[in-house]
Amino acid sequence: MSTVTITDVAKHVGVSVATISRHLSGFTVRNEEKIRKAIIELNYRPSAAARNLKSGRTGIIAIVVPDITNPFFASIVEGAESAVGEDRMILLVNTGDSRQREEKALSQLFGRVDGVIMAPLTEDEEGPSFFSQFGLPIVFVDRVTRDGEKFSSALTDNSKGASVATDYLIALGHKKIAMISGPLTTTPGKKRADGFRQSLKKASITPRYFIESDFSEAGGYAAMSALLETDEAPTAVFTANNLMTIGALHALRDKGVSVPDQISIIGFDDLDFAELISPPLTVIARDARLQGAHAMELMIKHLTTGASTPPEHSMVDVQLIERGSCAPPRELQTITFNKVDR
Amino acid sequence: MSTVTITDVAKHVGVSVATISRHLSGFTVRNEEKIRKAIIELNYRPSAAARNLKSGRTGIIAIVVPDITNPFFASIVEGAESAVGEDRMILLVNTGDSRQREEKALSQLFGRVDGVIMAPLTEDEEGPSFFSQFGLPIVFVDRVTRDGEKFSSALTDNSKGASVATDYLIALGHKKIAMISGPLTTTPGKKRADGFRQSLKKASITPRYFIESDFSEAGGYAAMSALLETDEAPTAVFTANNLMTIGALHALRDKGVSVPDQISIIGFDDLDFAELISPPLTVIARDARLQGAHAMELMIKHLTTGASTPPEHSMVDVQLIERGSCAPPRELQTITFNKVDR
DNA sequence: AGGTTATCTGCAATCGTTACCAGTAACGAT
DNA sequence: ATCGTTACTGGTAACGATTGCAGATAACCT
Repeated sequence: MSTVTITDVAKHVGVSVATISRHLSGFTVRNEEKIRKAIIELNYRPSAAARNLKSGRTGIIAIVVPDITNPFFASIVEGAESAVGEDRMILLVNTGDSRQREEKALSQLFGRVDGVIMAPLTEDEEGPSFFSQFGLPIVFVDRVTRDGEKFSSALTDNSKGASVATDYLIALGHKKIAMISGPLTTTPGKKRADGFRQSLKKASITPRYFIESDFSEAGGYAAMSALLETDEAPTAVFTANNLMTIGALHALRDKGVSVPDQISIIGFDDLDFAELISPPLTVIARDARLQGAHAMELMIKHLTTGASTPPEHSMVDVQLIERGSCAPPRELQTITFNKVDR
Repeated sequence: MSTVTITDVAKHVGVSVATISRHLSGFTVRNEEKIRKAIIELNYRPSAAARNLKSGRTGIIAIVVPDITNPFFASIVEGAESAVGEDRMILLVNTGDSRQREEKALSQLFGRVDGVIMAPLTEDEEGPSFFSQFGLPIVFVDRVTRDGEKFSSALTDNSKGASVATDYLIALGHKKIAMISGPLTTTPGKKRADGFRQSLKKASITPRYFIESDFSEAGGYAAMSALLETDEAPTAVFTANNLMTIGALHALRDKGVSVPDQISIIGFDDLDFAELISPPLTVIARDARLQGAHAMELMIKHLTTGASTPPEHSMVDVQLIERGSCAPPRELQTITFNKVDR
């Protein structure tokens, strides 16, 4: 069995356990060479558990996301992972959009990790601040809670992104512009809706088509279907995230609506196959990997400088990527859609 | 501070710490009600570290994947997560296709987790068996190492999937069939190549177009580009995984090759936007979520029944999903592709 | 009532580290 | 020779839980 402890190493070398411990933590000791040899020879591995118990540190940072199969969150995780460094690891928690699981996770995480990077389900929860009462650092990524200012965060310029998208549609000449929005209880949901509304207002267009959906593919499908059923369907639509964009595209396809001839569509967040669909999809993109990396950097900074430092907020920029899914409207004729069952 | 320990609870109730501990581990004790109340009142949370140290268990299962941004692995993780149960958590390690990181991860994982579910980078590594020498259970998912039989595994019927794909192309009348393969050092890479070759052999077609690539989008792009450069280009191509399929489609698009008129394409693993690209992509699909769940179930079984039980192997089935990217070949005229720089 | 289980209890040792404390040796400065 | 400084060292008490042991109590049977 591999129960070789620090004591065994100490005995083998002929020094005290304290010396071995010191060597392990990077101090210079007298018999460096002999110790190093003994460790390899005995195949000694320090017990993480004992270390944690004594030092209070675990070397693990949790990252809590709603849905890991969403490529956006996968990229966030990858970015965080890339910035985690040599002697720390990532503990992933996938809450599956369930508030209950999120809360359970938070309580289970307690004591197992040095900090939590999280994308909270909604803004109106007090889990995180409750959590941080016990001295556990929190960094928000992509989303914050109501008291988000108190914690560091790595966000993106959501309202700007939404404005850019909307302005773009307006510039093309669209007036009947719809938004398939995410839940207004989430940061990106709210901010993107804000940006959309602001742009419309600036252009003196009264918002007529606004559907609050749920950031899911099914939600996007349903919303787009509903939009197509309206008497006077919109000529352009802005979908607030990648999954809903996919859903909306499915709906358009099923109803036989051609893009961008009959309807223009622009999505928030790029998709790695955006060029492959026809027409290639125009989107608002941002660097999710970078965002994840920022979150991790903020966490590590917090961890190393101590809890006293004030929270910091990073913001990654958004970018319009013009491809082919948007065009000027064809208001000339009234368009009727042929309705097809899915 | 939240340093309320088991001793505090014991004092508060007026019993010994042993009693509290037993209550916590599910035994029936006399003052159940009072203890429960005290725990809530004091907001006591058992120290994971102390527990680990004493019991040797951590309640954490690691899952090691090469690339979390690959939707397939994301689904694996999601499936595993869904089967993990109440009192265990998942520790995700993303090795980023680096052998070095994989090895480091394995050594860091030691002592921090109760078991490791992993998709090894290549078949010829001894990391896992070395790892399991120390009594840490390993379950393979999607891929195995050379000595894979010794461990439980949750795989898919790779060679069958490849055969089904190839047979399908053959049945459509194709003779010049290419495969863009994954690395033959990986389980899915090898098995899928095997299936492909077997089907060709059965149909007495000598394999002419076979490119070993790397399961990445860039690799798929390069491979498809190379294929299109050959004097007598294939009329159909089977891409061995989702990412390479995307890459190949990009290449086809860039060269202006029309699918399936000029070339048919079938991929291994479905993509959630497969219906959206034109033509909709025909694929070999499998339930990755289920596969991940199986892996977790095998791990939990191993953990609860003890190390004595023999390894088990689960296999999820594959399924051909016909959409529109395959058609009979147009051998009549010689096709020349117009070459376009990307 | 007496004996036999069955169930619960507290004591205390233990898990493998870390960090505090005091001690020692070496060395140059006074 | 004495002193202060520097640079290590070993002993040992924690950290906060779990668990084997033996004793106590209650429950059950004859």
